[in-house]
Amino acid sequence: MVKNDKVVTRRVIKEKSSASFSPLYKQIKDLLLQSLESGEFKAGLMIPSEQELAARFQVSQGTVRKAIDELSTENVLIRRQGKGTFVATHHEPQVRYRFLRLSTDTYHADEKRAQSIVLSCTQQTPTEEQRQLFELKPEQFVICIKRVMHLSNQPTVYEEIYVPEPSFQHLTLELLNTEKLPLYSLFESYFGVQLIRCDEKLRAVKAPLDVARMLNVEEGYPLLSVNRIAYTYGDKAMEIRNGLYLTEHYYYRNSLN
Amino acid sequence: MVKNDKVVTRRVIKEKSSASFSPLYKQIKDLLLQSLESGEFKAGLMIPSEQELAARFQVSQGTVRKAIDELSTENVLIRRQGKGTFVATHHEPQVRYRFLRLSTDTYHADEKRAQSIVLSCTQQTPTEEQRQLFELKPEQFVICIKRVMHLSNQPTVYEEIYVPEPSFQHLTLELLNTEKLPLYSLFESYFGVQLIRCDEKLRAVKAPLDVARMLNVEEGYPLLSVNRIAYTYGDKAMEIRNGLYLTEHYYYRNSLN
DNA sequence: TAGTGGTCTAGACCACGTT
DNA sequence: ACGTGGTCTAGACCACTAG
Repeated sequence: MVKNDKVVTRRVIKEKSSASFSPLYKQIKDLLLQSLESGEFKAGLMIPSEQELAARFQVSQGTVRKAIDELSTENVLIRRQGKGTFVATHHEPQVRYRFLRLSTDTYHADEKRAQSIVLSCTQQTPTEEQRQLFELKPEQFVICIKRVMHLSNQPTVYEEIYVPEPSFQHLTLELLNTEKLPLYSLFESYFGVQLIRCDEKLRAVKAPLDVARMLNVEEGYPLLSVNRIAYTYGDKAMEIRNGLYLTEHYYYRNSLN
Repeated sequence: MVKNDKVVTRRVIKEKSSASFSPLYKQIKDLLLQSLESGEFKAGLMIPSEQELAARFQVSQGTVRKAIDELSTENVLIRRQGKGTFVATHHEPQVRYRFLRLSTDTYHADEKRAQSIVLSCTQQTPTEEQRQLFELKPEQFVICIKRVMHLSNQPTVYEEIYVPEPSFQHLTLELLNTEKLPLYSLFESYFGVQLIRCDEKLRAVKAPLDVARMLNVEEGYPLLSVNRIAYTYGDKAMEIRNGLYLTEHYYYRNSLN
């Protein structure tokens, strides 16, 4: 079985009654996140067993367990009874398109029905907002991808995607056209960037003329505007995505509690 | 301290290795949900302590704890260290409007800035979809509420709300106009109906003429259509709400992971 | 059969809020 | 000082997967 198992000894602070007290399992969680961030634990592979981690960190299995529990509910790690605990990856069919919430009443916009056409991939000077979010230095750039996504052979989504150039060197139109992977899978494989969480802002807007033409609707037709900021480990923003969704046959589904 | 503390002894099945095995803590969770559904545990009040429940159900505190953990992450119960565990209520400011996801970049659409004007409250024959969702008998009705909600003194949301009449007898326009409570607080106080979860379907649509006038926009202006089904304990649908949001100054925010 | 995560226990002690 | 939830431990056993 392929797995992550480099042995590193770390020290855990067991002090109590300090000023700002952090429970042990939170410290373990942070250590695990560091291992993910540093690349010690690689996407798709198994991390050391709970017993092993308990021994490494000198805590009980229950404490490791609670740390993994949280990372598991955050979809950062995936537990598989009888097999082990694995680093979540965008390659698996179940999590592909997990951030695309377009559905019909009968099916989800999944891999089989989704097909994307990249229109352009250019290097640009970032806006002030982009520079701050990506923590870019004055002379650094962003890469902008424009594309149209077809669902059930209907043009349904137009997107403008921005990523920080320093983390995505050699991201080109050729690569995007060669690798017919979902974008987040490609980010993972080629750039080692794992997007694990995102915030979205939704509005209803009038279709601008150029987008209207691409989606086969008249100018001014209502589209769902989805502005997304996607984050990797450590709450670092790694992608800004402005999408316009045609919601005639699909809707954006959401569950609240 | 006011609390829920009627003593009821229940028997817990501790069998293992059965056909479809359900862990003890899941059984405890179901028992707690039954107590909530039956009204034994009342909204806003404290439930028995973990120790008490452990004794009642003849299991360890850890097992009760895990059951409460799940109900707590589902926002059904709320833990307060040093005080106790409480039944979530829509009366508290923190959870008021917790299902209304309209924000600006600076603030959330909270109580202080929200004001709703009820236009009508009528009894209607349900549609086939409504009849099925609410499990209504042929001769039973739904109540339909139409209202406009103002945010920051601007008409922003138009809603048509449907609830099953048998569970909401004597819900009248007078009551809605008298009690200036958020709707879900009113449902809780007057009808003992706790809405704890909902599913939403979002689309961008053209404003119909009548709604356009109410929201001070021209006919056909893009609005965010939000179709919600809200559920109480036991996944029973208790409300259908079709909203049209003007997203000029506010947006619908969402977090995915 | 061995190894993994999943459940359950009993007990100790800590942090927090109230009395 | 007391009662609540919160953390941590050590150990036992169960359920699932794979060789």
